[in-house]
Amino acid sequence: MTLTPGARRILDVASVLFYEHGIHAVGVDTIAAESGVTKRTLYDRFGSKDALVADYLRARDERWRAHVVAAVEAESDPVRRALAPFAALEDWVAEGAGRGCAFVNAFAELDRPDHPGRAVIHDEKRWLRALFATELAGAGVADAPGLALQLLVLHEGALVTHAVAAEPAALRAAGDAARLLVDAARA
Amino acid sequence: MTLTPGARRILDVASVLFYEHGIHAVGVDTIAAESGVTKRTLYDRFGSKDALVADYLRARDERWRAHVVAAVEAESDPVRRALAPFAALEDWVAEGAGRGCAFVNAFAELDRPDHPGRAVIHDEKRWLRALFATELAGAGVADAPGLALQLLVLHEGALVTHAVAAEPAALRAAGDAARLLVDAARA
DNA sequence: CCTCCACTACACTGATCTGTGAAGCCCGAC
DNA sequence: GTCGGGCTTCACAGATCAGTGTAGTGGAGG
Repeated sequence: MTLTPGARRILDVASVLFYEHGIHAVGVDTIAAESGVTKRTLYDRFGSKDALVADYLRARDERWRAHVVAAVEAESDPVRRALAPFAALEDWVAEGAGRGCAFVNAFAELDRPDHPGRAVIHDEKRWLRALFATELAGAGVADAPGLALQLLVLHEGALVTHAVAAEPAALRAAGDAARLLVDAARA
Repeated sequence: MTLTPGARRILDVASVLFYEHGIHAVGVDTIAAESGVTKRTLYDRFGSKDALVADYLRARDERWRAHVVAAVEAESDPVRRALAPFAALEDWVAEGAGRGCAFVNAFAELDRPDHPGRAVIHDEKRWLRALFATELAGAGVADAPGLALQLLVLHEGALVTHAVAAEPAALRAAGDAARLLVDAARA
């Protein structure tokens, strides 16, 4: 899994360009040129654009999960742990996620269900829902899976609304709503 | 605003193809061929692909607003009116919106802020939030604009989660959460 | 009859797309 | 000193991209 220096640069450049401009809008020639690498190297390392796209999503997924897990682990109070992903979202956006959720955006562009990136997208959402469910169960919520789905909906909506509606207050609003739902479920 | 027969067909075909496969993935040649029209006609009627994309979004926006307004007007109870867009979402999805929110998807592909479609997308989200705010105020909610933003987040999240996470229960979960938030705000 | 217009036919531009083939260079490891 | 691998160079394939120019057809309305 260790990438060669060239492959590392390609993946880094591709990640920025895919996220910022969309997948179809960025050609492999651009990625290669911007990485200071020939197109030959790109294909020798990744095999195809589709595979590179999947690797882009995998790499972003890894970073995102680490970010969320760190935010959860930093809390000890069960309720605060369950709501930590909403706090994590605020840092994440502040660090440059102004174009919304990369996975939602990729889903919009990858219409073929068998595209290698689709599985990564699907897994990312399932993972977050499962994390919510685990933490909610730990917080003594009765229907943890059901509430987890509601928190996932709020979470997705927060990032999307923040970007698409250009509404910075969406993140805080989602976090507040999530807290109210959790409190109601524990009462 | 009345379209010629050819233009009508082009717009109908483009709407399906753009929504189902994405904007960049569908070429004008395909749209023209599928409409049983020459590319010349397409350009004579719409001027450019960007303009056609904007018209696609405008047309979908119109249908969507009419659908939501009908759902709201069908209710008399103030709370049910405010929550009507969530019910409307279920019909909408059942009628074939399996690829998520067309506006969110388009946002993912249109990276240029000056693209003519971007204004349509932005307006659609602002409109729905304003509708929520109006109905919530009518239902006697104190901070109607604030709660309207939360309902918008739930609404966006519902459609996205339904499609991206392949989770049909997301719609109902969002509606339930919305009702709980509204009830809490009226207590 | 004549004019307008929606539309066809079709050839073409120039750019860009993903992906490949063949040759060779440099450097570290064995 | 030889071998492998990370990488370059560059030419090229074949398709598809958005968009245009020119000429002509057929029908509806004045």
